[in-house]
Amino acid sequence: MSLAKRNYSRGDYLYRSGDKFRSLYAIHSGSFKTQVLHDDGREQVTGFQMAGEIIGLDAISTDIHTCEAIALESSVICEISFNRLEALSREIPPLQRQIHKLMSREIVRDQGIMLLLGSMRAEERLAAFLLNLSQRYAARGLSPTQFNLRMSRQEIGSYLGLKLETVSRAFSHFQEAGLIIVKIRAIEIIDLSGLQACLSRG
Amino acid sequence: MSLAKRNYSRGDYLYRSGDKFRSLYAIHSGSFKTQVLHDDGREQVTGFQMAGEIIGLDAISTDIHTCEAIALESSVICEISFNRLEALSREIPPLQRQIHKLMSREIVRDQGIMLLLGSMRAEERLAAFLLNLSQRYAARGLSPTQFNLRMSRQEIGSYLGLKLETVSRAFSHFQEAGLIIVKIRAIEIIDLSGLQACLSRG
DNA sequence: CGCACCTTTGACTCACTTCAATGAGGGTGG
DNA sequence: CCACCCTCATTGAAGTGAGTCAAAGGTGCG
Repeated sequence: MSLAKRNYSRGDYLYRSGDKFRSLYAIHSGSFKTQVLHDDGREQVTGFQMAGEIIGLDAISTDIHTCEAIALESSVICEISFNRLEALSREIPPLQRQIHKLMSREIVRDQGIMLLLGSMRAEERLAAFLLNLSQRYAARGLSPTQFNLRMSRQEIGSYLGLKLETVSRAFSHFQEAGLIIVKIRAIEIIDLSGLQACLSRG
Repeated sequence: MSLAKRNYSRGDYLYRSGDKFRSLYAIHSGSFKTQVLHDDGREQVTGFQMAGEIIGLDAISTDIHTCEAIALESSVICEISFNRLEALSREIPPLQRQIHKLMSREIVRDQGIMLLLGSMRAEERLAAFLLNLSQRYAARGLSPTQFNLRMSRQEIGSYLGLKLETVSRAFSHFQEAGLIIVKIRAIEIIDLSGLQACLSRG
């Protein structure tokens, strides 16, 4: 299994829309955003990925990448040859199952975003976003209540289907309500259950 | 490979959110909608599936279905044991690749919906929806310009992140513009390229 | 130190939602 | 076979949440 490591700096493309599919990419450290492009130049961020997550699954379908992945900070990537992974998984059934689970998890994640984009209001979306980040930091042994955002308001807005001003206002409003403390990209969640209540209340 | 066929009537559940994962389901004839549920009862339609498509991929992730699938009309389903499919795919590499492509295609489809929900206006969304249906009917040897919708305005709205009234108004507007003829659920596309232009124009 | 970029905030606008009323089909039972 | 009812679709009018436009304030990088 090829496990070459490579470094990427903020703004570097891991792959672009239209690139030939070569490998999957495991994020060893750092973080990325993935986005799809519309004909007229509009772009939609489809996800923010952090250490331990695997990207590039979109390209298996047609052997061409349909989205692009860009580093949000200095990052290290392990490249995984998909052909060799497939071959290996034929010999190791648990690995095969893991690959299937990985892809299925991505499908479930996407469904959650559709729910968010299709039926939540602005502040619910941002609350869901913050809670998701919180969980993922916690899963990595980091603080679930204090972290630095790796992405701009504009990128958050694109991901959540909102304009950057709306994201900024929602942050301010959460802060006024005593739910969080925002210092530009530094976030502290003061009232986790309050944020969760934001979600269910509608 | 278990390939038991079973009939479903309009409104029947193929599976519900929370159901144990048993099989994948190939739609032999008819059509389904899949939807995810939010705590507070809101629901988001995540897709409309027709003959030849496979549903249930979401459940591989956790062995529990995360969405529900409901028949939109009388339909016939082939149940596919996933364990047997996995075993078989270890012996038949092209089958393995097909399964991966299938799951990847679902991920790409979901990305397209995120783009739609996150950055298109109401009429663009409906145009994209109609063009997508048109392509899929064409791929099945049916007319790409004349077909009957299997779903209600409310269901289309949920899928597109719009209220049913907005969907209805967009249909009426397309008709006034000479792009389509709508008779409740019967659609005739008069000006395919006009609809396509709707998309790129913004 | 200075420039470029990001963020915040306010005022105004608008696309979509909400509320409400009317109308068209389709199925069922008298 | 027709009348009734129920559901779904259309349309109008009024309301609102988020977008747009604009300006000012912060940050951090080179």
